[in-house]
Amino acid sequence: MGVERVAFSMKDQPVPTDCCSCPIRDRAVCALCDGEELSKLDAIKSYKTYAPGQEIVGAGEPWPYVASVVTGVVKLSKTLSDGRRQMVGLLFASDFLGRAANRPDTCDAIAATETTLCRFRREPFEALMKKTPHLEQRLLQITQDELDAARAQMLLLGRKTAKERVASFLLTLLRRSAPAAFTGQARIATIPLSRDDISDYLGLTIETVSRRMTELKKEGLIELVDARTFRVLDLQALEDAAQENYSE
Amino acid sequence: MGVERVAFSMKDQPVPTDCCSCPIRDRAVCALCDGEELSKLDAIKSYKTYAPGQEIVGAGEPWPYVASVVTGVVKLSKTLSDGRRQMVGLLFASDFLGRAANRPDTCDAIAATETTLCRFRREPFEALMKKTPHLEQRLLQITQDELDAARAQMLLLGRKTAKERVASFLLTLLRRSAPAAFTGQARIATIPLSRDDISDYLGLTIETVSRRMTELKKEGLIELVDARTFRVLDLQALEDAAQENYSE
DNA sequence: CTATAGTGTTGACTTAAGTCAATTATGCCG
DNA sequence: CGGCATAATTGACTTAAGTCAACACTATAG
Repeated sequence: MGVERVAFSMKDQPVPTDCCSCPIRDRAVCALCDGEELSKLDAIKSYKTYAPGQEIVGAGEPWPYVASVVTGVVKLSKTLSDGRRQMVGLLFASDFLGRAANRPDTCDAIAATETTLCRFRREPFEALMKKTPHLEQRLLQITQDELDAARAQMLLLGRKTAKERVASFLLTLLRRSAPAAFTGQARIATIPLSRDDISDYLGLTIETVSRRMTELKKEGLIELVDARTFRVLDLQALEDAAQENYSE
Repeated sequence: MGVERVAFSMKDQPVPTDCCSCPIRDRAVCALCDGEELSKLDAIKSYKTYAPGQEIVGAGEPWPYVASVVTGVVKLSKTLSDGRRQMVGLLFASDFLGRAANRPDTCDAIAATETTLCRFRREPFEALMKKTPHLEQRLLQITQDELDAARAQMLLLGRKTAKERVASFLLTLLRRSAPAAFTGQARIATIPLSRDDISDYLGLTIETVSRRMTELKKEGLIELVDARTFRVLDLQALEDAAQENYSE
């Protein structure tokens, strides 16, 4: 019931967030901006909240914005003409959505959970970027981080087994959606995606995701509190299962 | 013999290229720079040529440079602890190598063919970037293009069949290493990678690459002049086979 | 307290790609 | 020119993941 109430209020109010109290102020595209720069951004921004499953922008469609994810999770996916889908990005709070250049993005962006974006109108944003090195510097960092993540995912998609992919995915969630839990004792996180979405993300089928998840559970590496919540029982073993020991 | 002579001279001379006659002047990281900016870059640059198979920088190693590829092809790959390898990037002339931020790259970079880099010392390059918006703007564009390419490759690795991957790869070569051939009648290109490298790139095995290549040949879509050279006989059919009809 | 629809899990079987092994080019160097 | 090493192809068989189908949760509505 508490959850319902929060969801309700987020959906109906236009999110009265100002930059000072913004939860992503220190990591978003505006992270390096000073007060003056921030007020220029403020003039071209608007918040918008999307329901789970709601399309933010379709592949190839023009979109007159770029945006930061304030809360929620956004899926970026590509689709082949016969319907095969592959998620090519998963955006969490502070991640950036939309190309600065006017080239249309060939992915569609869909809200996975209820999501609030801080949108900037594209044209003035691009103009502002030319005059504001802080903005461009930060966007470059963010884009390079995205590229690193994309390359890690290429290794996963090209070479990891189904079990390794599922284990890697759970570790990603722990790191990205519950950073505190990763080092702390809790090691519990919610899964913001359906099994269908997870299979799109991992290049697998629903059935295989389900089977390998059950396997990790039976082996005692994780516990499934419910279908959308997991707890890590043996972090070291999960990292081993994911082939994410960077200890060569 | 002509080829040998050229290779010889490239290997032994320090490549007396100046920016004015540089073949990648209009597309590399320096593309937007004016004469003054170019001369500042000139002060911190050096050319270096690598032999095929030579390591440029290993995963995790520090490298005091960033660089543009002037000629040749560079492989970026990741390796799991048990030896499984996945190529996560293939750099052609004008592509950029190295992160501007000091974060160590977790890929190794290896010259696929004889390759000449235009290297900039990292520290002064970064300092220069802060004072030269042109440089940062262009690097952002390049990084975004890399990200687009990485995402297209994620679709390939996650969802395409072996045959589709091979067809896509040949089309990529046609576009990137012989742009003229793509629109013109020639439609012939050399494959700058061994079968082993191709399988690393496509997330397949050598044997599967070989079999699907033979299949495309038997179906009359391509002709293999030799193992490293192919000609496209039916471009439309090859694009269909690659699932690269963007004609929704 | 059932129905019902959606989501997730499990089982039986198929298949595309991987593995292992043999064979055939392709160079390369004396 | 011929033998040797490497690279590429082809063949026979195995396996991990996909497919199709049944079943089991969960949650909301009547």
